[in-house]
Amino acid sequence: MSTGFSSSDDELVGQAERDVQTRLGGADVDVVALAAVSNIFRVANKARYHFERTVLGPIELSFTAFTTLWVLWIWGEQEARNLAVEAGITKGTLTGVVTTLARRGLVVRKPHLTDKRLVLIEATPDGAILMAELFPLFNAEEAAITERLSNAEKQALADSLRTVLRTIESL
Amino acid sequence: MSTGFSSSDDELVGQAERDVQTRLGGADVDVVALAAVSNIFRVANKARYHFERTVLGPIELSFTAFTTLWVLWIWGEQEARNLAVEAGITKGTLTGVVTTLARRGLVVRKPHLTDKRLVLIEATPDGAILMAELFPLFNAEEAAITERLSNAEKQALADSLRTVLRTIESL
DNA sequence: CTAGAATTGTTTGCATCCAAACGATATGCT
DNA sequence: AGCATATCGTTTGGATGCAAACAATTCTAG
Repeated sequence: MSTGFSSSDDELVGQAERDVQTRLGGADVDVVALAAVSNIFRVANKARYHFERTVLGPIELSFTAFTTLWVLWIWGEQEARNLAVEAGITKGTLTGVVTTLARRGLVVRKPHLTDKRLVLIEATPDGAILMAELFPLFNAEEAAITERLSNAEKQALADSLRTVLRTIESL
Repeated sequence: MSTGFSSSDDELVGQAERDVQTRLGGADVDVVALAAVSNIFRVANKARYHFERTVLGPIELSFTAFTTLWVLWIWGEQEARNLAVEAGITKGTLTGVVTTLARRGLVVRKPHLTDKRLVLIEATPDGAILMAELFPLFNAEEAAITERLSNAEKQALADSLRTVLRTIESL
């Protein structure tokens, strides 16, 4: 039986939060913030793993590679520096991801016309075709994991997360 | 100027979601689910990076190593298989993380008394002291990044995330 | 009892992931 | 013009991270 951290049972999670207070002497713990933030990480971990196994697994694409290709598919050709920011990874990591995607013929690197420091990255036709097939499956899975939330709850969830995002950026 | 995916500006994010519909022919996209789920990943990424730079960076502890040590600190000695589940990583990854933590004297491996297949992992006194110093800083940062949400909103955020967690587990 | 099946932690191979150093290029200040 | 500074993508080194193979141990069916 679980000790509670990984469980989604409310009572066990609540017990976990009380255990933290006990360990810290019962005071000075923002339990609500702890619950909100730790659940963000828990869900992100689990959802990422779920997507990699269900939708991305058969096509042998990592979550990060999918995100990178998705950005190129939606907004077209990007400078590497921008692409790294949009995909939420560092430029060093992007180099490896783009190399992996290029090896599979899903993206291509192109030189910038005027600034030789820059590298432009673009999805190939094959990359676009793959995304056109893959994204509906991905989105259907997004709908599936949120199906127990009402539309208003999903909206509120997205809004609260956007607020947290803004707060982190201002810190 | 950003194309919008990494931005927390509502209007740009909204534009991103409309671009997806355009790319897909304008139908069959669950935009609300897309917004909710993609924001979970965005916030988790950004928050993790934020914690690693502010709280965990000076002590040279990765987010995963911190989580692992935190579980041991709150609930005590754990079998490796449980610890991996609680920390949200595979057992193979745990082997490396425990080795790293053990090298720094924060945890120890102990044999199980009756089942020789099992390995017990326990935080050392040094590990416990470190967590007692570190967790308040960590929790303060959790409070900081959620400070613009009301208590009710934080509660609702945690509740919705728990619902998503349960849904994924039932899929 | 005992051979096959199941379980556990480790190892291996490969792909991220970040920080920092690096070479190439571009900019800015004088 | 010219030299310090800044910016960009890549490389390097170390730590995750997963899947799959593995050896050791335990369980189980007959």
